[in-house]
Amino acid sequence: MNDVAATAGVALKTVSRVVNDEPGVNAATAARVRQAIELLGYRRNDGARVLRRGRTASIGLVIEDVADPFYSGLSRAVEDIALRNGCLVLSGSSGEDPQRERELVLAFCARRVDGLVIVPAGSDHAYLTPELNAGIRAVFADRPTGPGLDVDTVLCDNIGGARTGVAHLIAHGHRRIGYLGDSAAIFTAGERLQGYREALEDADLPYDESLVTMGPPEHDRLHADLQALLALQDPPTALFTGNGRTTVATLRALATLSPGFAGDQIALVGFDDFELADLLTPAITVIAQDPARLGRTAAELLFRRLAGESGPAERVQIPTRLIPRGSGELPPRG
Amino acid sequence: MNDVAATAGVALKTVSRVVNDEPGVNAATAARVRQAIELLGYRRNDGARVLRRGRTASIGLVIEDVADPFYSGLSRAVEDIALRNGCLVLSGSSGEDPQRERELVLAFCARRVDGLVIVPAGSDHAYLTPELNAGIRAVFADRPTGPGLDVDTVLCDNIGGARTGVAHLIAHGHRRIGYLGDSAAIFTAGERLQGYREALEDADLPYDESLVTMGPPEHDRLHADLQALLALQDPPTALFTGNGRTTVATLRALATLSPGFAGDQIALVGFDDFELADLLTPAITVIAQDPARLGRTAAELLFRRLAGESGPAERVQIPTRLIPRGSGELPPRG
DNA sequence: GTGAAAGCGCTAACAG
DNA sequence: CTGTTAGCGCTTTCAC
Repeated sequence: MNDVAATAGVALKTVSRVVNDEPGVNAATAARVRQAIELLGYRRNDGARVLRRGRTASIGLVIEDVADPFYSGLSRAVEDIALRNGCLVLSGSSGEDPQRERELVLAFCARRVDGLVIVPAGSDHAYLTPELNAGIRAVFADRPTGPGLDVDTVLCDNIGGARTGVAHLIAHGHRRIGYLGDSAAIFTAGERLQGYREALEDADLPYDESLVTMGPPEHDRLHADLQALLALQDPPTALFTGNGRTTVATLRALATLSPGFAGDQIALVGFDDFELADLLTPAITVIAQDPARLGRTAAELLFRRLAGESGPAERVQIPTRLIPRGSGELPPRG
Repeated sequence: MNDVAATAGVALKTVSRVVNDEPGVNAATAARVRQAIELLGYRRNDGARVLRRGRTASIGLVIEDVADPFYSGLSRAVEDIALRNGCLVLSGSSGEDPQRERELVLAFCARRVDGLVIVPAGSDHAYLTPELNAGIRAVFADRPTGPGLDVDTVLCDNIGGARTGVAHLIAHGHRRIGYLGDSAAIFTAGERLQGYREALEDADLPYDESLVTMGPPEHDRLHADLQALLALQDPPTALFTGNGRTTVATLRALATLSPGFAGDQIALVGFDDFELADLLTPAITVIAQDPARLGRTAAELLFRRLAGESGPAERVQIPTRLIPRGSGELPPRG
């Protein structure tokens, strides 16, 4: 900027004014400055600008895994809102590792992001307290923080959604319904199990632990659990899967199990919609949430806070929607 | 940092030494400083650090759309490599808009990222020249830059992959093969069309323009084009689709066309693998590329450059792989 | 071992 | 309309 000023024969501050489109610069002077800028290939150093002004015009986004379609949809929405607010986004995947989540968040804070959108992997966020006190705003998305922290949170209706899905199966005559969920440590997995239990209760059906399995959404684990489930004396006639990854892994496991257990024999409702669910045979009935809306809502809430909105921490709930496609309407068999 | 120094009763520089784990600080002093840091909830301001040191330890990633599974896979790989190199990543989706690509790239440069991984939307990157001269390193991924710029580039084998896929259909007896590609302006779409043509040539089959349609991978467009294709006097018995989104949209369009044209009647090979391709009926034969490997390769190349590796711009090609699953092995019908 | 001074590139607050 | 001065929070250089 010094060089530009020298080249244009003006003071530093005038260059600053031109660069920032501040009013009060003679058109001729401005033109001369612009010429010098062009000539020297000058670009403002936003890092220095930030240092001086206080706000970095950037936010941090920590999710579980960008490669998961659910989170990539959420990411895109956050990005769009950020861009619309003139903000850049630093993003990182925690891979469900609380330690890595912490490192990412703290690294973002050290860069003095204005705010954070966090899909927490862990449940202890005490490490955030000093950052929040330092004025960094945070919004939790998809999962809440553990106790002790009072921050804005955007969740979907996990319990209600699961309850609706399981009730749908019950309405179609099923009495033995398996629940295949993600690892029990994950908030949403627990909530959805809760919804499953409530639906059973509503219908005066017993809760049978042997019909419930939780764990990472990996093929081998689901294959084994499914095999055990189907080998029960009184096997389930329907399945409820707890999230997109689990649904897909379950479908694949069903396909590799003996053909007699193929996907069109057992009813299935999955939590989360996913690409091509409608083109499978049978098409998969799902409880859809809207990851883009989740991301948008969280980001908008964050920017409202950054714009100065005060008040107690908000807790927003995004509704879910049952999409019947075939797999969830299959009658009990056996 | 001043406050910490005052609290600990030492000079500013000593705090700096402790914070950065520099040697030459008395253990007792260091402990006192750390206590003060704890007490005040102090965090180093990396922005200021960057300003002084020159390197920001961050890179920028510009892709077409994080919500597209292909790019989200690439993103995740870039993220992982960056994190391993102690770097944060600023990311943004261009949405296939050259203007937005430019804005994102320049915004990242203004933040003085050390390097960039770019999936270009446009073909004119003259705007990058000053940045490159200023020392920012860039690697192009998935698509090359236009002429005039000499930067590292990582591409997949578009021509070879398409050629293999179309040859596969020809080997299965098809003589009339439709090509459904993304918009002609997109580099990969053109390359893959080229591969399609070469495969026809290899087999001494004529190139028939009426079998080729290109445009955005949207349902309505593909529905219309497909309808026209199938209404031809001598309709194709097989289709080659130019990327993942197009394949999925084509499948959906086929499903909504009259049942007589259902997906199990016409052979299909798609460029790009996608989740659940193996569970459809028939399962979809694809030319798979490896988005994670593409991202990893690009990021590694970038970090090698940042580590000081010099030499002429590299051009790396990632191979593709034919995965026969059923849809590409259907015999001609009609 | 520790500290004082200078300055990274910019903008805020005034002065002319 | 334009310029001067101070300082954002840190690291670098050199002196103690």
